[in-house]
Amino acid sequence: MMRLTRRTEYGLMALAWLARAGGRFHSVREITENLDVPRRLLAEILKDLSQAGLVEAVRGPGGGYRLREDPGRLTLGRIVNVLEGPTIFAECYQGDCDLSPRCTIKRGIGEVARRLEAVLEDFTLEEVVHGPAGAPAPSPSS
Amino acid sequence: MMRLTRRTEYGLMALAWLARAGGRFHSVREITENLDVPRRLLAEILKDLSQAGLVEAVRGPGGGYRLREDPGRLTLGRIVNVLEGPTIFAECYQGDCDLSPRCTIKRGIGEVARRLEAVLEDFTLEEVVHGPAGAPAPSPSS
DNA sequence: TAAATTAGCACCGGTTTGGTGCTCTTTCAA
DNA sequence: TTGAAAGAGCACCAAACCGGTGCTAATTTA
Ligand code: SF4
Ligand code: SF4
Repeated sequence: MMRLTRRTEYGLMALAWLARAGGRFHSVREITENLDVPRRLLAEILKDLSQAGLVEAVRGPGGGYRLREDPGRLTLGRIVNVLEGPTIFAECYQGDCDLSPRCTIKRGIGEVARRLEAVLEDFTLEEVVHGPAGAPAPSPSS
Repeated sequence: MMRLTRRTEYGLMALAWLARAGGRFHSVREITENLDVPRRLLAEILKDLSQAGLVEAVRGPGGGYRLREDPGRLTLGRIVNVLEGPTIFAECYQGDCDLSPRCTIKRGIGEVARRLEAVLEDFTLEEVVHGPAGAPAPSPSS
């Protein structure tokens, strides 16, 4: 209910870390050593982000992941969309709901969904990294 | 993930119906006959709404439920809060999360959560009933 | 070749969710 | 005072979802 899954939070942490680390490719091992999240799980998450084109992947020694876009251009909406699927607030807004014909709140709910989505689309990874009003974030210990 | 549960949607439909029906008390039977949602389940939901003080309940013949407040004063935020619990978007925002100390996105996420909550708090039951810009809602066939 | 790394996929245990059954209590009206 | 119409309470169930892991490829570099 209206709560991010762990997957998404781990993914966001990794993306935020990558945003600060920048530059070269960083392996899952390196990331998890800094973030202390379950390694195998984060690997799965980053794979998804890679398939969605949000990060770039390179295999083999020296390989790893790298942001494909500018953190200021990557919206929270897109990230959540990849990690949790497209349905926000109500099914009928994107896909289709079986009780859609009989549903009396559909219209109103659609409006709410749009507003919520707008909020998510308004935040960028950069803002998530830096926190509200440029609060100092701990520098990566790489 | 970011999607309302069925419970909440059923609850909203019932509340919306009650808002339009208004006046006297309406039994679960009467409501479900108009809305076509699982009877026993809606009973459970309305019980919760009653305990939370959003609706008024009277037992016995002629009894049922009735809105306790003006639909224009009842926010979507409060309803969702009752039906799905208080955690919006992230645990650390209200309760506490075990990885809160090590979490790097906490601050940014908190800001997002506030914005999302504000949207929910901005919509009232009345707006859900009437839809965007006063779209005509089908009148209850009572 | 050997090692480092991502990709793919199946699996598992625990929780949540949608939904139902059954009994008890309250209230009204005949 | 009795019976029926309601809600209240609570236990229960099956299916879906979620966090997390194991194992085996495929790819790349040295
Ligand atoms: S049609 Fe109604 S019940 Fe179905 S997803 Fe939309 S709002 Fe929810
Ligand atoms: S501390 Fe981090 S991981 Fe925990 S709920 Fe808050 S944002 Fe999510």
